[in-house]
Amino acid sequence: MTIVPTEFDRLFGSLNESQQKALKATNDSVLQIVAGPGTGKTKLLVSRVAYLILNFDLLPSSIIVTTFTKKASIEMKDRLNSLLKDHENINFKKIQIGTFHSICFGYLKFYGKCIGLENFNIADTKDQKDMLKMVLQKLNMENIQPDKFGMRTCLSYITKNKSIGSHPEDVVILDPTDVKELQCFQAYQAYQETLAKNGKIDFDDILVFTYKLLIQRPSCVANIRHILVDEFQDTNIIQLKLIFLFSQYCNDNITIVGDADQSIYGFRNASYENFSKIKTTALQKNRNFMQITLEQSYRSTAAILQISEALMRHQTGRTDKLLISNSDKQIPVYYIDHEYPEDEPIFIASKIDELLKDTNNGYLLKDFAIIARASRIFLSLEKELLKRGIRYRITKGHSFWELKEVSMAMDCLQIIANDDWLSYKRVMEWFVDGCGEKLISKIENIVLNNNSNEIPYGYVYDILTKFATGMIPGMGAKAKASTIHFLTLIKDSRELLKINDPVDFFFSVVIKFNLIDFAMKKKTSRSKDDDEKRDDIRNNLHELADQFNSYNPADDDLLRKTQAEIFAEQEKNSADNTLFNIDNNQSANEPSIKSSSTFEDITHSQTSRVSPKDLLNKQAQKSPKKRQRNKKASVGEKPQTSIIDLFKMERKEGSSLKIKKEPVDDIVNKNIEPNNNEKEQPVEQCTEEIGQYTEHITKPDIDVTIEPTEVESITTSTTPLVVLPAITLQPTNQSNPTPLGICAEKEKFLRDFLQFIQLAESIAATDENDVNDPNGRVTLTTIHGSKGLEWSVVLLPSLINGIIPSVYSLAEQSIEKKELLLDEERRCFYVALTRAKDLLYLSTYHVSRSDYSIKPSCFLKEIPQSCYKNLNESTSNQLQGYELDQLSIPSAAPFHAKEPFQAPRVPNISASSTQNTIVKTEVIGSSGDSYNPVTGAISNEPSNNLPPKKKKRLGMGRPKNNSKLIL
DNA sequence: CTGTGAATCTTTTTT
DNA sequence: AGATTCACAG
Repeated sequence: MTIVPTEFDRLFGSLNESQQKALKATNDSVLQIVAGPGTGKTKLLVSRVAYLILNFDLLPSSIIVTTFTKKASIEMKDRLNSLLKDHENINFKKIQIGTFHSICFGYLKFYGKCIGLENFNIADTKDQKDMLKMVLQKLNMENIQPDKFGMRTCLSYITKNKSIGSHPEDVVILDPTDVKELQCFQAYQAYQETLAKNGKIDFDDILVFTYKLLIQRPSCVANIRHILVDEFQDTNIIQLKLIFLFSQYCNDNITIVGDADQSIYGFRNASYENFSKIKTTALQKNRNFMQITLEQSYRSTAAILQISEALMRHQTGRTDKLLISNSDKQIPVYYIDHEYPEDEPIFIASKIDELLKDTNNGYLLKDFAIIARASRIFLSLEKELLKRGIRYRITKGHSFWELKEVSMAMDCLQIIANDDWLSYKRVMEWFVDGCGEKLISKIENIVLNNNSNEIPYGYVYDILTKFATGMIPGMGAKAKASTIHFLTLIKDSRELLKINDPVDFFFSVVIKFNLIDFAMKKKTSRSKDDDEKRDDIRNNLHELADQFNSYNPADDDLLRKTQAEIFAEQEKNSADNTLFNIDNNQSANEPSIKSSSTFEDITHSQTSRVSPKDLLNKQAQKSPKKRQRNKKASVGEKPQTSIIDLFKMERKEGSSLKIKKEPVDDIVNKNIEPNNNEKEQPVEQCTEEIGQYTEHITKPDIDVTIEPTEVESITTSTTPLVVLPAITLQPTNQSNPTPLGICAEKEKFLRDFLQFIQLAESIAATDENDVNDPNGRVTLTTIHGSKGLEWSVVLLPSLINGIIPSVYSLAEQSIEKKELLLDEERRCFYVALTRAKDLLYLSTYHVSRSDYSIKPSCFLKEIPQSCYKNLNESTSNQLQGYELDQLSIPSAAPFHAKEPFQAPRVPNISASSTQNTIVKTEVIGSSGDSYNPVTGAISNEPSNNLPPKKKKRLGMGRPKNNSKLIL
């Protein structure tokens, strides 16, 4: 079918020449569209999808579109909807549109069993940190301590490997002499095992496992005819691999859209080199490769395009780019340098006021954006905006889900729904009286050494019951009583879940677990009084209840539903029976092998390869016993056991329950009085019992035994955690993956909700304010948060060294690395500049002190003065930037400086701060705080005994209390 | 061992 | 605003 010309014109007529060229490119090609800021890439992408369907007769279900954020995917769906609304025969809802992560997650949910992944949950950042910390404590390595620094290096090592698709068994050690790297690797192994134990995969794993799935069972994507990728410059290597894997059945029909200049996610291992890699790969595979550049900008004025291009000319190895503005507005870009940091918010706020009053241009609040490199800049701006009553919103304030009371409640739900050990750990710490660090690790030792691949549902509850009843010794009387209470609540809640509706259930959990009081204890902030804190907590819990209540699997999870339908349909017709029948000798006739091997060449081409296993063994030789353990754990040639291997083994063994369950289940049910259990057992008996018990559960009829003593001494430095051979705790019952059995409907609702939340970004940045604010609000956002958006007026505050470019890039020792980092900072700057349609204000300040000085960003020096109008001109000073090499680089941690920095001209705040009104406060540094604008460090001077300040958190659309119960 | 409160430190960017 | 650390009490 071809589209009739009139219809073509109606749908696509408004596209310009190069857009049409891209639109009409053959389906059978790798098409790369280079789309600078404001060149209408979303429009083109949406059109291209429609064109593929209409012109090449592609089924909607055969198309995948990946976007960078969930928000972008919603927008794309909307636009497709309105573009195709007259084509009722086309069910565009069948198109898989979503972020890489959410699309891949859908594949894993449905096809996960093909690689042995079943009933997995996503580990959030809290889970990740907890696990990594535990792992590092156990490994007790010299170079990687379980502190923040060690965690950070380790986590970035892990993410880095996962971003190229390397699980521990695939890792290539780059520098065998680098002890730190080796230790990171060990931690990675142990971390990955812990994840598997807890039945979790982390965010990065979603991609890695999908990668493995698509290699092992390529027929999953047999129906795919085209994949389109938005924001290609922010994809990483595993995503590039996935792009080719998704399109392996259709000769790599790929459309990618992006702009290397806007690649600002390098810290997340995004690689804009993917632009050249995709080209090389396409050519290697003898595919059609086409590149089209869009040059017409529909967003910014010529001045804005000019200044941003001038900046980017300083980028290393970049080809010049010319964007043509279609705006006829002759407005310059403005630059102003302030004498003091506190002048800046005043300038910005009054500029906004001024522009609002000028009715000629008709700007509304929503046309303004203040875009900063780091979110901490907003602190001072917020104060000034509040003072003047300028309504604003912060697009990504501290995530709702990270609030204490919210995460505490979520943990409770995780326990109730999934018996999740990581959540137990966190909740017991605050809920169970007499339960601290030591007791938890005692329990964890038993929980994790259950000799199974995974902690089965109900197992933790069981173990706790045994502890609480003294069947497993080691728990003090107070803790026992409290644990019993705790377990009873869980049990009751699980009952309630079955019969109550979601909100009732939720509030009963809040009440049962006394969440509000416990959350109160956790709020250490001095800036609010108790009533206020309690209000906040209540409001946030109500908000959570609303989220819970309004969660509608069918609507919210449209993608998931769509995918399930597509996949089910496909499997019905498929000749590939491997879904339930896993064969390790995977059929070699699939195209995957070729494509993936092509890729290996690209991804790790350099460096000598040393197998980490060899290195480990070399180390382990020092200790024969450890080595033996290591050896026993590995199977034949397979190196370390991965989650996949574990699952495979589980399947092969297919054995049944190996643990004799004690009939203690009922003990708690009978509601034992806590007092009955207070008799402590003599110490000797205890240790003996630990031995017996451990032996009891760890010594079923398999050939590896772990003596209790060994269990406790896993802390040796060179060995990875004990790799246990696989046995199955529960007979795998394919037809009923929900271990909860009867009445699973409501439990499923809760589980789905929890999973949905983990994939959802921060609470949808509530655009619902439209009703209250017909003019909208001023937007405060980070550069990263501003991606893909545009505003008429953009103000860029604090363009100073240490903020942009950030201290982290300036402090980098290695020259090459530093250059890379600075390039990325420059791209950040570029993204910020190109968000503006009409008016763009650049603002800096400078501070000179003996120990450090703050100067305008070195990037400003790169821009010719002719590119902007300097509002300081009258003050004669040449204030536009400094040579990079002249910089005094602020030390990474100037807050260690003996004398805290006193912002000049600090006015003493009047002692009349009252509780209920928003007081006229001076900006930063008021109330005697000393503030370092680069690091954001603030130190509170004891100052005059002011009453605690009230700070209303506006901006984030917080809850309306729809919920029924009043707490 | 655990619980508590005070003091101190942190804060680039996020799917 | 929360996490972490320390000292001290039970």
